[in-house]
Amino acid sequence: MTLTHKPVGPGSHVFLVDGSSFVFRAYFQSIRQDAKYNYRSDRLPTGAVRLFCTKLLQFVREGAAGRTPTHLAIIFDKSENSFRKEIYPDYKAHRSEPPEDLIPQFPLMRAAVRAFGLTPIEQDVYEADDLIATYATQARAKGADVLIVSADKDLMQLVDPGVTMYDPASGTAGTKGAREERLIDEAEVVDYFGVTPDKVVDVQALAGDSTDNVPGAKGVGVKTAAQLINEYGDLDTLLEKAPGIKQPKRREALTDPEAVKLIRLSKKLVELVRDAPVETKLDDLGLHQPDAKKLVAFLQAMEFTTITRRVGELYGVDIHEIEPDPDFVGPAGWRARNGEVDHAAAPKPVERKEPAAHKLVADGYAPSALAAARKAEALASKIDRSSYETVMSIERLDQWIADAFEAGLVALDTETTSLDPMSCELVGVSLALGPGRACYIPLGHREGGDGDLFGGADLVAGQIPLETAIRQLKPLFEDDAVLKIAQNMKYDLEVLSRYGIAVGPIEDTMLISYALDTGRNNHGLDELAKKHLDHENITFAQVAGTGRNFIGFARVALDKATEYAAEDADVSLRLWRALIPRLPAERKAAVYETLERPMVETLARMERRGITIDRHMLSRLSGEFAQEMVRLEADIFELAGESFNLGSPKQLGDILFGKMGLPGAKKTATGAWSTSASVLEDLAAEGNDFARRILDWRQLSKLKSTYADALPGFVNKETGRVHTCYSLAATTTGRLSSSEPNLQNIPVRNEAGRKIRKAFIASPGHVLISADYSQIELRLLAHIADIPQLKKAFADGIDIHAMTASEMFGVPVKDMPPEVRRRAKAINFGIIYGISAFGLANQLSIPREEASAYIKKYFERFPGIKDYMEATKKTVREKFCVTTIFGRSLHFPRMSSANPSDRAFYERAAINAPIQGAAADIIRRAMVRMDEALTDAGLHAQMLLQVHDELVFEAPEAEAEATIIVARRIMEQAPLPAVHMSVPLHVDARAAKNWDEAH
DNA sequence: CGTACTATT
DNA sequence: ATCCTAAATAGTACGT
Repeated sequence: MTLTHKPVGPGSHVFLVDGSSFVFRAYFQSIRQDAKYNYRSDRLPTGAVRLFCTKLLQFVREGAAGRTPTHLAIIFDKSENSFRKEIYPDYKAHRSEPPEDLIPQFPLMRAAVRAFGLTPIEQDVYEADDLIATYATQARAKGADVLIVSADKDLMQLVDPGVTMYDPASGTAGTKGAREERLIDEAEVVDYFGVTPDKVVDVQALAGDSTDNVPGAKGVGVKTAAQLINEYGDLDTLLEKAPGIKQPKRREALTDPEAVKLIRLSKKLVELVRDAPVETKLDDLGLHQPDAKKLVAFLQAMEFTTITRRVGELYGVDIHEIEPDPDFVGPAGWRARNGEVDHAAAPKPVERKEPAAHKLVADGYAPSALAAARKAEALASKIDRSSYETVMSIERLDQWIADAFEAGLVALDTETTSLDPMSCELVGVSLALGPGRACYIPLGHREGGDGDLFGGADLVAGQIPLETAIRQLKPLFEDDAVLKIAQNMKYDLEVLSRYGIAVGPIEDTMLISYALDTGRNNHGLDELAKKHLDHENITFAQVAGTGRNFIGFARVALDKATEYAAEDADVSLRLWRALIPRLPAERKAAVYETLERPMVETLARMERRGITIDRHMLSRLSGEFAQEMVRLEADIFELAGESFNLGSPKQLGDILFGKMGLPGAKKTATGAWSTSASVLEDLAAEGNDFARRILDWRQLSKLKSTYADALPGFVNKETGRVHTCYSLAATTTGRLSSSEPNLQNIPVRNEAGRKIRKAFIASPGHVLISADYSQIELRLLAHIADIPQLKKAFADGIDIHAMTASEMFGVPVKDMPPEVRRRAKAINFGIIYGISAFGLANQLSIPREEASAYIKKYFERFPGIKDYMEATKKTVREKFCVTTIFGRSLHFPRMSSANPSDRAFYERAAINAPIQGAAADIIRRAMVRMDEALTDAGLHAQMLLQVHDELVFEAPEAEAEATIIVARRIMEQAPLPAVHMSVPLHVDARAAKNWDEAH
């Protein structure tokens, strides 16, 4: 046993690592990765051990949270015979068995700890948490700093000014709700438990803990418990004074002798032992250099490659000279050491054929090896902004262009006067030909100051004339033999096309990232640079200012502008090099090349075309809405007996539930009265006119401000049309999003709203054509989950909701009451969203029990749906990822959350994602093919808008019918040849003078 | 700048 | 036992 005696004292950093929580985390992370990394050649599962070792090495070498340890203990739970089981046999009774593949890895983890020259700490009777508590207490007494590495909230009771918890990152940072690594100090504890660390056990005693099966008090959760403890000071006082509590249920829960016994027992269960008789002395946890040869021998035996190499480098030993540790080689070896588990049953590593490599991947490399090599390369090279050139002469420009032709690829970035590609002016262009080899060509920079009153400021002297630069760059940017790389190429494409350059062929790093990492992180350049290159970009705000200090890019000094602009091109190029090998390695090359990259040109064309709106009609509507609002407002103030700001939910809530004392009050997340439509609808349904009028006013207010008044502001001065901006990489499912303005939420559901839609019109001599997929998500569900009745109904063209109702309620489709069909329709939609009885009950305004019965019935009639849902949940739990039938992967890193309701949320999202995502894939396929199909048919129609399952075209009146035929064919055949659906797709299409009538 | 609300699929 | 409760977005107004 290797122990180093190093007295703990002031200045010592004691790391106490909760080994069990690490082991599980390592395991769940490992199963997200390709199976081939998770088994040794003899099928011994080692994936979790590998990640465990990686993390351990990191702790030993670099520490965590900015500290390096002087003392380090990896502490495990030994077995089942905790003293807590003695005093409460049901303690942790609900714990399920660890995953089969993890079991043989437990002893290997301990072996790994020893290989690192440390002693795995574990003891009978006491759990890891007790040992951590004991060491932490001892270390504090000696004046040392303690860092507890764990995600377990039970340890929060130990936090004090010298004891910090550190929760290492789980999941990928960046996306909504992802758990990032974090330090937990007293403030964090107060945040979580609502009380200071010394009161945490009292709160836990009351709230109980479902995962450990600690009973707590009935009807009391963390929130209530914290409130009680804060009110009464501590648990004893609370229980003493409980008979005086007003709420009967709560009083009962805190006074009943049996209940009180359980609460006191709960406290014993959650309170950690701080004076356990530890077998290893604190002073003996001192950290020292491991025996590198022994460590390497162990890692060799595990057949790890990367970490073995790294250890060899770090400790300066030649790994090739070291034989694998015979104790751990082969089944005989590890079985003899570790007993009994039979690993013959372990699944075989998946053997897949490598797909044809991406055309840009050099021959002779296994793509995954190249991906790893590129990643290492990306992380190794530092970015040096001082090497960037500011191109001020035509000679230098021509040299860069010649070099770009030579290189065969160039990353580019355009700098402009605004973010709107349809109205901005070009300020400069940057190019990158290799890592660190980048330049900036300023073209439209202007002198500081405000310029004279009648025109802009003068151009900065010495810049190449814009027309000259465009003329020189055009052949390069249009040359088929030179690949053009950019981050968000759609923007550059649109800007440059306004200057007469049709850029191509293209690559887009934002979209490569989206194809690889949807849901794992966002895809902005700065975030990708940080993630993949470990590099902090200069931000736009840093060079151009913000708020009233904003000067616009044209006024940025040339040296600053060069650093910023050339860096963007340089970073984009480096990202491309780092990410491109991952496409074939992770089987996403086809997704990128068929569903992402071609959309850039397609959408750029649509955005440039724009759509005409009738501003006069909107202006008239605005007036009408205003008049009606004034009338409603007068009624509302009279009923309220006072005037107030109707647009303020706060003031409205006070009137409704404070002053008027109306029933049915609900609270929002922040504890304010909710005045949401569902609350007001409930009131209105009971005949409350006040609520009805507020709802009417709200609707008009929304239509007026968001649409009637705002849309005309988006009309482009030059084109006279509205040009939305589509984002290809914004959603977690593959859908597009639309902004400035959002043309994907133009009203359609009621009469007043449809008037807005009527203002979207065709230009003279043309019509608008709207073509939308009918029930595409239900059709996809029928196909994916393989539901015979649904498939047959779609094949026969039967009303799907009526069919569902008929199956469920035994009512014939003919003469079905509308209400019955409506319920079936709600259920069908609910299914797609990951139904709950609560949600369905809400939707249909029926009791939850009834909703529950419907769902049960539905699953009985369509058992395949239940199977699909369960299978999807299983997949996302194991892989943190689901995949559409077109191969698009959607990631849910936060499925690792410790919060069960969070996980339930992500499970529902995961049920919906392959359906919504496949629908998004299908319409993308149609869009990519559409322009060429229309041209081939000799038609002049143009695609203008996409609204998830709908495409809007503008076509010459005479070509309306022919256009509809082509559009329908392309849309209905879109899945082919990649996917042969077992359900037909159906597209409805219509032509009219405005969008409302075409829809 | 965060919260509440509402428009669409 | 408790929490939350049907998926995905973008825009506006209020109020700190």
